[in-house]
Amino acid sequence: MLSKKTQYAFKALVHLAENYGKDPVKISSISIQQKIPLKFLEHILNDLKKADMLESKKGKGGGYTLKVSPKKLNLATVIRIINGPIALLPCVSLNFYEKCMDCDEETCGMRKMMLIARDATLKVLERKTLADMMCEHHEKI
Amino acid sequence: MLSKKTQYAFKALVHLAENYGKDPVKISSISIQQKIPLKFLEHILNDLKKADMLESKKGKGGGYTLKVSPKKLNLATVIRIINGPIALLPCVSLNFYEKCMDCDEETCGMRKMMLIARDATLKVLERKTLADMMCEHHEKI
DNA sequence: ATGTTATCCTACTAAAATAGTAGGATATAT
DNA sequence: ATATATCCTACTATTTTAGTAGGATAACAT
Repeated sequence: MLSKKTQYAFKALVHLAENYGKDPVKISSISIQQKIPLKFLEHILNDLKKADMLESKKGKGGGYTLKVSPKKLNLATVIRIINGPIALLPCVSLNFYEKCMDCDEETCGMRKMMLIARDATLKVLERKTLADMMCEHHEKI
Repeated sequence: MLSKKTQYAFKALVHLAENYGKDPVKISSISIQQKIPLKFLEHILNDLKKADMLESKKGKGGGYTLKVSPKKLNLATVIRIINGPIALLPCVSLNFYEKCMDCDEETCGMRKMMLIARDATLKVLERKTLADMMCEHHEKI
């Protein structure tokens, strides 16, 4: 399951996606509109900024803006930054790989199955983007 | 990620699958051969028994046996018992559903994406079984 | 220059989940 | 009766999660 932090991150990102190309959005207004604890949101946006997804500006008229188009930001990237590994086992993780002590990775049946599961999940999460998460009334006729 | 407990559960189950149809297997011998802390393994096997996957027998000659064929035990079932929900959000979980406070489930884009991801993952985990996890040298020519 | 506004940074904390241990009760075979 | 093995309840240490608190820093306006 995704942590609450990750869910908040997605909400905030969708909010910023809806303001893509416009003026910066303040933490406080995201916090109020998306019902995310302000101080917690501060951390989240900072993490996303460090991961090069957001740009920020201090002082009056400042706030956060999405750095790339919502269509180019896939869900797997966000999850990895805020939530961590997507795979079900460390030994099948692409970005957070860790060897397991006992098993022979070539023959381990558990690993083999978890690899297939990972590929299936990733196929979705890497193809779908922030734009796919944006509500319908934004893609009006 | 799956908890260590879940990884232990899979190891133990594969071990029992290799002894399917034979005499009961003692906790202690699973513990030693699979390198799982004995007292922890006790809990795990008991959980699996309560979920009706295993049968147990006390006293000399006792131990655990797999109740159904390894081919009929799918991975999703095991994960749900020991690890919990497979879905990435409570609001898209089939077995551990919980409503989220804010969003309208009909239109929520985040939910929509997580539903697609869940289906992809589940397609694998519900089709693959313990038998698929068993090592190659057990399916000799 | 000096507020004002907003992000940035470090540290702290409470609660829950994870990964076990300990020790006795119970059932069964010999 | 005794040995063997599971069953059951309770406890504990560590890590992760979900935040809070408070000041430092940068940018803008007057």
